[in-house]
This record gives sequence, structure tokens and C-alpha cells, in this order.
Amino acid sequence: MANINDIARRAGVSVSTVSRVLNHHPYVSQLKKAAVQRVIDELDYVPNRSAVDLIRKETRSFGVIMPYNNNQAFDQLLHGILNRSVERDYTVMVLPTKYNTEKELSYLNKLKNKQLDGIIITSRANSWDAIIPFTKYGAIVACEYTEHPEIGCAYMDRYGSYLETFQILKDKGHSHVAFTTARGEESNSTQLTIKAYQQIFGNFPPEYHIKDCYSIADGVRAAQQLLQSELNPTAIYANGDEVATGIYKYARSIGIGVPEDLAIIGQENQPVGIGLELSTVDHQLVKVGELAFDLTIEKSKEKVEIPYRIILRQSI
Amino acid sequence: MANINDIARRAGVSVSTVSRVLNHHPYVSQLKKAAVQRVIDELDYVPNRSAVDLIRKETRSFGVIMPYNNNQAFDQLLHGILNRSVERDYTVMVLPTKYNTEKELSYLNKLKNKQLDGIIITSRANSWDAIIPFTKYGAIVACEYTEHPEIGCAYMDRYGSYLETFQILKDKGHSHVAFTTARGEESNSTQLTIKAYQQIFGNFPPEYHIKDCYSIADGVRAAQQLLQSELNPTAIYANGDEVATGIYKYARSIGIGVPEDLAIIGQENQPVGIGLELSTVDHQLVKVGELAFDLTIEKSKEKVEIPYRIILRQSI
DNA sequence: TTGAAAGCGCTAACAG
DNA sequence: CTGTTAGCGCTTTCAA
Repeated sequence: MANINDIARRAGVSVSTVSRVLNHHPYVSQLKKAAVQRVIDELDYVPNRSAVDLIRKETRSFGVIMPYNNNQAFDQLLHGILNRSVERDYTVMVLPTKYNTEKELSYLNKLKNKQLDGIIITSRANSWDAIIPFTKYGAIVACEYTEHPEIGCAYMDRYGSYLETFQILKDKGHSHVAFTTARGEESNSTQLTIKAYQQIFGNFPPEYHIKDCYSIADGVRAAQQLLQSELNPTAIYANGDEVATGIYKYARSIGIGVPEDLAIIGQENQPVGIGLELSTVDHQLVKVGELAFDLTIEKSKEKVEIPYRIILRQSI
Repeated sequence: MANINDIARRAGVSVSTVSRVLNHHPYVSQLKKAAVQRVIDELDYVPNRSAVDLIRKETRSFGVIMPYNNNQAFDQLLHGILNRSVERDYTVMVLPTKYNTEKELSYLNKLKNKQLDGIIITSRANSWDAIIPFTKYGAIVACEYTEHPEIGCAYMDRYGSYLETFQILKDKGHSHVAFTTARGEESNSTQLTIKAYQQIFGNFPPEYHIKDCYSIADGVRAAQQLLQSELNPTAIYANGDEVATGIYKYARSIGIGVPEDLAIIGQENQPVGIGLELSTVDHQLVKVGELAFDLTIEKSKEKVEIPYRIILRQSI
């Protein structure tokens, strides 16, 4: 592979001149510029990216911390991020953690070792206190709200949407309302769900909260636990449309009508919810992702809230 | 930020010794090793990745060319790739093309400029002839079959699965069978679909082939075109479960029974298909992704076929 | 407008 | 076992 010296030699100029034409600097004579360009084309030369990054001290690439991909919510966020990255000619690295704190820290280290200019956190395993020291090495923006002034935030109004959803349920006459979440109280969304729930309905029996829900199968399991007990919830707020689907299918399989006997509402407006006419709250995650990227590239520490939309269909 | 010279100086050793402990080389006295490690910890030092990549001439990172993410098929492939990349401590860059040939070539260039050690192509816009020259600079593996000996392939047996699916439809007595595809004949999958179709049913009116189908909405559009004409297909093979869902919903909305009046079968075993009990052919794309990664890391040019599974549910 | 030269931060002969 | 030194391939003063 040819390098900049080869180009310089064959074009009969110095490496600085080659560098200048490479970077479109002014003050290069047309003559030399043409000569250099000819050799570049001839040798099909492109500058070594590591060398450029090393001296420029930036890589024009961002990392995206997510527990895993192939999940509607995270893929929507990633999609938004990719939209913008293409426009701005940045490159994005996917950093899957499975909520492993060590792994997550090792990814944050890529800021320190100058492999990444910035990191977008879609969901995290570590505490902010563990994360914030890394802001010294590059922009860190989160897809959730946090007070910390070091962290830019592009977030959906989770608390507001939960409040409104529970209120709708209450207004429809439901008082026995159960809900599902992905993780336990270590998760921000779970905390907000519980807080909003209590705000509207007051305390609840712990059996009304089903954790570890990610997939259709988890929804089935949740429904089994909820519907076979004497808890008799009349409504369930699922943490995603796939989970809602599992609940719906199980309910129907044992002859429970939706929404007559059981109201179901999911989240994120996924295809499966559209297919089954499930009501849902759309947190517009693609937009959140796009904004998160914008904040990162601007090294902004702003807190920007994206509005949610509640979509009422047949299941409530 | 401290660099290797700072560490060497403060530890009272040479940079080579620091480099040795960094890279776990043998033949470093316990004493010096400890001294170096102490300073490293003290200064919270990590080696600059660009410098290391520059001299090592490798980055331990792969790129994944895909038209876009947030699509069940590509996200499954990516998921498989990420699974393995975490295990092997590689990093992956997502390279979304929207099937733009220029963009795709610019990504392939990242092999040449040493930004990437290898690239996995999940779907492509360029011809192989345009792509193959880049194999000189790094491993390129595809998630589709190609004869070219320079390209490793981890692929699903598309042709076989299409053949079997059409045969099943034929065996069930269908002779008026329509189908949808994402792209036109520039796409490998589309070509194989048509070839398999003709193999089983012979030629077909061009109206039986609906293109540009990606989403539920596209499925609705396809169904409108197909069901309102006098073509009267009795079965439709959709190129994905979301498209199948759109077809299903539209059919139901105009009083057409599934499967009595219309058989529908989709692809990729997506959640929405599970929810609606749609039959599907699962190409096991997560496995394909995992294998593609393995081939890339081994710089293998093997052709490995992953078996498909036809999942019969209620729609056929 | 141009080139020489000094790095960027690291690895790996090579010599001791 | 350890240090010296020569790069890796590029950008950017600085002086001309």
C-alpha cells in the first residue's frame, strides 16, 4: 500500500504539499495540485485512517451503548442515530452490554483511549457516578433524563406518559391495574412506572408488577401469573407491544375478552401492535435517537424532551 | 492525558519496558513490572488506540454493510454478528447504505484505509465485480451465496426454501399464487424468488409480482392491488411477516377469509407473525450472522449454508 | 506557495 | 532482562 511519501516522491513534491491537496488547503498551485492528484489516482491512494486519527486526536466516530440490538426500542433509537450519522459523515459503533457493568465500563474506556469521540447511552447498567468521570474524555449523552449537568439528554417524557396512561385507565373505570417491566428497580423506566402508578392508584400488591418482560413469551408468562391468581386485574399496562401481544394471546386462549374483560395497552408502536390493533404509547424513539446524535456532535449538555403519543386502538 | 513516555519516566524505565508490561510480554522482572503497573494505575493510563492500530496495522473491528437497521431481517443478522463480536472482543461498525452504490463503495474503502479489518455484507447495491477488488485489503464475507472464490459466504438456502414453499402451496391446490419482494430484479432474493416460482408454476402475469414491500403499509398496498383486480390469487407469498400482516389485515377488512379464501405465508418468523398466527419461513438469520462473523475473523472464503425452517401456523 | 522537520503515541528489532 | 532507536503514516508549524 502506497503511503503519503510515495505520493510525494512520484509527484515530485514534499509530503506537506500532498497533505495540503488531500485536505483541500488553499495556497497550492494548480500545477502541483494536479500533479499530486494524478499520482493519487494512479496509485489509488487513500490516507491511512489510524495515522490521521492519531495526529488529529479525533476519530469522527461515536459509540452506542445498548443492552442488545434486535429489540424494537433499541433498534429505533439506533435507527435515529444512524440517520444523522450518515448525514454528518460520522461512523457508529454498536456496543452491546447485556447490562453487564464491566462491559459497559470497558466501552466507556474507548473514550479515554481515543477510539471514540463520543458515546450515546440508550440504557445503562452503571450508576451515573461511575459514568460521569468519563465525560472528561468525550461527550456522553443519554436517552433518558438525568439531572447531572455533565450529561446531555435526549429523552422521552416517560413519567408524563406513564401518568397519562394510568389516568386513562382510571378514567375508564379500572382500579385493578397490573403492569410489566423489563428490569427491576435498578432501571430508570421501572422506577418511573412505579412512581406514576402510585401517583394515580396509590399502593399496589407486589403481584401486580411482573418483571423480566421482553418478548411475546414473557407476556404469556405474565398473563398466566396475573390471570390465574385471584388478583383479577381488569387492565394491564405492558412495557412493550410484544409483551402486550403475549398477554393478549394468553387471555384470548382462556376465553378472556379484550377489551371487555381485560384492557391491554403496550408501548413503542411496534408492528405486532399494529397487526393486533393493540393500543400503545409511542415514545417516538427514532426522533430521540436523532436528537441524541445531534447533542453528541455538538458536545451539548442540554436536556431535550421529545413528546410522546398515545395511540388508542382496540385493546382498551 | 498521559502517554507511554510519561509512564516510562515516572516508573524509571524505558518505554519498551512499559510496552512489554502493557502487552504481557515475558521477560520483565517482577520488580519493574510492579513499578510500571503502579504508575499506570496511578495515572489511570490507557494506550492510545489509534497509535496501536497504526503500528499493528489492524483495528480489530469489522463493518456491517446493511441497507438500514430497524428491520427484522437485518437486525437479526446484526444480532448474530454482535453475539460473536463480544465473545471475540471485536468491535463492529454499522454501515447503512440505503442501497446507495456510492455510499457502499465509500464503506468498502474503510478496508483500504485500514479503518476496518473486515466487512460483512448483509445486502448490497454494487455488483460483485465492483466489490471484489476490495478483498485485497481485508476479508469480505456475504450473507448470500456467490460463486466468487474471493468471498466467504454464510447464507440461507433461499432458493431451496422458496421452492419448498411454492411446492407446499401447489400441493394445497393453489395455482393462482402471487408474491411480494422488497426490491426488483437487481436483488438476489428477488431473482431467486422468481426462479423458484417459475420452476414450480411456470410463467406468471407480471401483476402477480408486487415490489417495494417492506412494511405493513406496503402489505396493505400489495393486497389492494392484488385483491381488487380480476387476478384473484388464492395464495400470496410475502417477503416478510410485516408485509404478510398488511395483506392479512386488508384481506380481513374486505371480508376475505384467511386461509379459506386466501392463503398467506411470510418470512423470518417475526413477532408480528407469531401474534397473528401467520405461517412463515424462518431463515434463521441470527445464526447466519454468527457464522458470517466467524468466517470474517478467520478470513475464510468458505461457503456455509444454514438450513431454513418452514413454520406452519394458521394462515395457510 | 513550498519544504524541512518535529512530532502524534506506540511497537519491535537490535544490541547489550 | 532492559534500553536505544527506528519507524508506522500522517499534519502542522516554521522559515524560506
